Amino acid sequence: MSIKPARTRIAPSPTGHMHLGTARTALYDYLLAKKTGGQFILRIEDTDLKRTVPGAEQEIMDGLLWLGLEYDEGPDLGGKYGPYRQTERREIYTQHAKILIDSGHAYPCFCMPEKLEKTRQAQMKRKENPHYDGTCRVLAPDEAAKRMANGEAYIVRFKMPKEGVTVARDHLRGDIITENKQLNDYVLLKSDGLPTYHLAAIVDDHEMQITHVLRGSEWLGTFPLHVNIVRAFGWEEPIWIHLSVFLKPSGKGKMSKRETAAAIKDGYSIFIKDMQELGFTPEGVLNWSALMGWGVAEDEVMTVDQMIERFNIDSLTASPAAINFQKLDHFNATHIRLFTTEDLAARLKPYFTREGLNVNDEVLLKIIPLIRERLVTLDDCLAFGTFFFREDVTPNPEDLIAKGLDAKQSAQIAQRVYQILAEQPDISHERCESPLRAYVEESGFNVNQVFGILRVAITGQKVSPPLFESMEIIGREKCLQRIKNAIEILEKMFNK
RNA sequence: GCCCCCAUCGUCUAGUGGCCCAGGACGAAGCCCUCUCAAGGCUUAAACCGGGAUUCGAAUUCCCGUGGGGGCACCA
Repeated sequence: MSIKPARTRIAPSPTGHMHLGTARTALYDYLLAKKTGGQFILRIEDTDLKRTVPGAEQEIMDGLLWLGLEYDEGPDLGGKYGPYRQTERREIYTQHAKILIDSGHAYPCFCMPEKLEKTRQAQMKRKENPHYDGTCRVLAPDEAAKRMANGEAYIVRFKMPKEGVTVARDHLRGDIITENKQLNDYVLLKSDGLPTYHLAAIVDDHEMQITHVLRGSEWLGTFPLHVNIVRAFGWEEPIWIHLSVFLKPSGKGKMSKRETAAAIKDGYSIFIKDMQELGFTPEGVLNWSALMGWGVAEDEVMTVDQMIERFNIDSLTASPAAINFQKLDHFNATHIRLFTTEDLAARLKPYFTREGLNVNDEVLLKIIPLIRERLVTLDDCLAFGTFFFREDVTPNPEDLIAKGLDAKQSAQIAQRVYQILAEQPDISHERCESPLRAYVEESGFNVNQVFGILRVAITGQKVSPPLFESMEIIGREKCLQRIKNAIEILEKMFNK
């Protein structure tokens, strides 16, 4: 890889929620920039006024911030090559369109959209490829100039070479050769005066001195066009890297609205904002998405710093990758286990607070080692930790009855356990375990029965962190109270 | 319909002509550990899309099929 500092950019359109694909491209951009000591830039491609949605730009910036992919230049930060919002760069594009017209690489087109639509229909009917018929391409320059001067509405089209081939080099696929006759006279400047992607992206990437263009493979179709535009300007080309798309989990096609909705029902999403809310961590999401399209031989679990260390554009892959949410779970859980206790506590606290619980920081710190390896997503802490912060618990009466026993026997066990624990000077793990195990021995019941009743009594649930450690944290008073409560519940069951 | 891209276990991938009867990870199965659930340890099953060609030798190069994906807008 080149050791020259790379300038990379993520250039999303603010047309909807920020999704996984944007995040991964941004990650690679970021890794490449950091690896080479270069810069990573955010540019907002908002030239389609009709599709721009309010708030989308903010969501992108928030998403990048949450992921920790800090950009060096952007609409909110400014920078040497600004502005970084395309609607604010209008003049730059009109100037460049003019340069292309003057050099004979582009021309004004006065054709009306309705007329264009008609020819397109006719072409399709004749089973031809839909393409611009070239009416205005052959207009004499002075006539075109006259009509422009008369104030006639026009757009600007790129004058594609009709003959020969275009050789465009993608870093992952090598030379892509396209016959020029397959290419259209694409629109560069729209009637609202704003550029299309084709002009805007090419001009900006050059003006902003982008060295590596990482983008989705959906741009492969117009890639030859872009290369032709760069060459028409006489500019040096960046290194082009077209990243494969993400396929839905079945591997058949891109994520559609339907799959997206289905995923959310299962607690997954391809939208960054959702993932954050679903309890996924930036570390997990980044590690997971990094490895869809980037192959490392071993040691797949990486922090961002380790990724920077190991990143290499040569080891990116060109084939589409099916999304695998189980693997997201794995990476998320693994990174959670890597967090320091303090860090995890800080991330977990909001989940408890949101439930209206009064979180004692000391207790929170103590329960972390107990619940850490049980969390897949951060919000799982609720399932494992809520009972630590409640005054009392309300077990399901059925759950208090141990397997193979009835309510009366279970109550007897609870009684005895209460006595044993009440005799202890404190309720520490060391103190309580052996007398209880001794009771299990002599009583003839099994551990699961006895500890099961105790677990439900103390935690209110059948699945919980380790019992004795939990009791110690909850404290003697509360534990005894909860057992007493359980006994009452059981007694009510066989007395009625 | 036309154009382009891609093709290794179910999935993500390692592999750049011999180190590969193909390695890792997720998931699955089994065993161990165990107070539940996890985590952890060990083990197992699981792939080079098909056919030609080049070569002493091909998962790796080339061609043809097939399959999959993407694109054919005054959207990005």
